[in-house]
Amino acid sequence: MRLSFHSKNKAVYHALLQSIITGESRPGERLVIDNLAIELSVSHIPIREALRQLEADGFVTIEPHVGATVTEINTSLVSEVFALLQAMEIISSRVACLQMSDDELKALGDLIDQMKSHLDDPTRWSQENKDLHLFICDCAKMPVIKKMMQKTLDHWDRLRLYYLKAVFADRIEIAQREHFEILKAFRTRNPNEVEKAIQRHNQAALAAYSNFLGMQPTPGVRNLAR
Amino acid sequence: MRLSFHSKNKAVYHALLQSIITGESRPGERLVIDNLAIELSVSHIPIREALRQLEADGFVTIEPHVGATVTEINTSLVSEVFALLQAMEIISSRVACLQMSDDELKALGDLIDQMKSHLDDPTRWSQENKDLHLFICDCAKMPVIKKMMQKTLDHWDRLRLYYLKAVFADRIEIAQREHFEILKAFRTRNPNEVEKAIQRHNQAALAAYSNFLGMQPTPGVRNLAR
DNA sequence: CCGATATTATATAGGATATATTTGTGTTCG
DNA sequence: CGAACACAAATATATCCTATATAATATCGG
Repeated sequence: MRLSFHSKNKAVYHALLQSIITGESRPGERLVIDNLAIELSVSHIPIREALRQLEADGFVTIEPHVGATVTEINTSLVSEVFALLQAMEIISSRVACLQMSDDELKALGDLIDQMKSHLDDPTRWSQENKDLHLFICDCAKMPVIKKMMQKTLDHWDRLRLYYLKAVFADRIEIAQREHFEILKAFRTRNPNEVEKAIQRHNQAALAAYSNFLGMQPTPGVRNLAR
Repeated sequence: MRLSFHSKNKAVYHALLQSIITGESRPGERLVIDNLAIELSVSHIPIREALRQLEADGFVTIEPHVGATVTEINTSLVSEVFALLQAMEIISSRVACLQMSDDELKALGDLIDQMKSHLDDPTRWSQENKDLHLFICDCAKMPVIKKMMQKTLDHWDRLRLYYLKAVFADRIEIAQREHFEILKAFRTRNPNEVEKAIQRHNQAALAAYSNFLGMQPTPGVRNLAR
């Protein structure tokens, strides 16, 4: 865990967040202010602020007068976070496909093209996948959803790295193809087509993940079927 | 603005949040740490932590080395927050209607019944409306979505009190009837029926709000049409 | 003698205060 | 008009004190 920003608050926040997402700090692990202060060579103030922010984001759980721990996770969160992401993707993409400029549409295609070069680098592909979704939020001019999506994608990353590392790597190639389908739908500038393409994409992903986890997809969290 | 909790951090957080939601603290208003510390009779420590939390929640905007301000709002946020809420309602309700016990279903009916007594008290009806949605998240056992919904409902409250106070009061009676329709759909335990009822409800609401604001609903943020 | 309850000890969170440094902004002066 | 400067406020540290939860220990009744 190292600092790299130049406000200590942000530095601590990102150091802790990264540590939690990657699993370096395990779920349930105690985060003792004094220890962190020593480890990161800052006073307890930036630590406390960062912990409060992380609590608001759901990555840390603070029990009053007891302390902070890394928020626990379980496989049922996979469905929840997945459903949330899908909802936000659909909302932003529906609006974006109608509102985005031709230049933005081209940029979207470029982003997806670039990802094709990183099919064997899950970390990088995943990062660019995030950038992709956030870019769509920009095109839709939906800053609130963008911010929320950013954090939800971080939650997703944590779950993915904890539970789904193997299956995710296997799915990248398929996901890449599905992204091209979504791009094609964007080019029609028809929100319903875009939604359908995203549904198909996520339907496939959730099926793969649920199968890997050996659990049924939560009933009601449907993707395509209606 | 008064404190009432028994940790100063929580007290400050809720005092500021309430002040922002109600509009007592206006959008763009500066939140100077020292002033707040004096006003609320606490040191700057709980203030800073609360501001960081509120920043994470999107109610406060902090510019590094400049300070915190109440996050600005505009009418386009209405569509965004509305779309988010609708998405979360649909997700949680689809799952809840399949998973909830008969007792919970009855409790849901009771909640809606109770609200009928407060059609003339928008503040109270609105609070119970929030409780209703959060209860559904409980039934669906979706804690992450619940937490997110809670905060999004707070954003909604702020927008509503700022832009939509009048039209909201007028809509309560209709909304109450629509809630009964949603309840009926829950009783069928058919997620698609529930989703349709929620779509109809929100379709009507968004139409009324957009009309009141004299703007077209954001294209793509559809409710029913597909 | 043993189990349940009361007490105490300890670690750590929560909070206050004083102080120093950094940064952005606005103002004054050349 | 631009640069130097002054000021306000955020950022950060250190130290001190209090409050609380948890665990260890002691006490008491059966």
